[in-house]
Amino acid sequence: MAYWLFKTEAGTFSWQDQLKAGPKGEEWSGVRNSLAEKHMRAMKIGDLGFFYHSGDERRIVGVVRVVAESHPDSTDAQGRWQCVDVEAVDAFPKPVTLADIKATPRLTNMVLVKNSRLSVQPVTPGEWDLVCRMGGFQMPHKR
DNA sequence: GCCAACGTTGGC
DNA sequence: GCCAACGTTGGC
Repeated sequence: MAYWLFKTEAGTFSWQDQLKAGPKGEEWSGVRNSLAEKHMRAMKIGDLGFFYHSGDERRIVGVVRVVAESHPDSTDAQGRWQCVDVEAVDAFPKPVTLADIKATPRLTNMVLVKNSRLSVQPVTPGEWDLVCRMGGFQMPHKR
């Protein structure tokens, strides 16, 4: 199982929009960067990702799960780009801001800090655990 | 195949 | 509003 980070402007596609999509999830469409796309092609069903609001907010607001592996992006008329589908898992009780991350020595190697323009990024297990703890987030139990 | 020019992203 | 970082384009 791998961990990722998905970046979006709240004005374009927000956490609220993701919640509205429900358990069927929503295409993470519109990515037109080959490295970001490569990360999506590597994703497997069940992989988890942070949901990050860029722009004014600049914070991780929740967790999403991959529910469909890469397939053609429906917003690409040429059929050249691929994307995955993700569903909302849960919001962070305490959103973790970019400033929090930059102020945490163990997180300064995150891609979010090193390559701020990449819209879909890998996250290491260590980074994942620490950020979840900072956000007061625990995976909900299945029933 | 190189690289200058240009456009976009996103943090500040 | 600015600008650094990065990707893409196009002339050579």
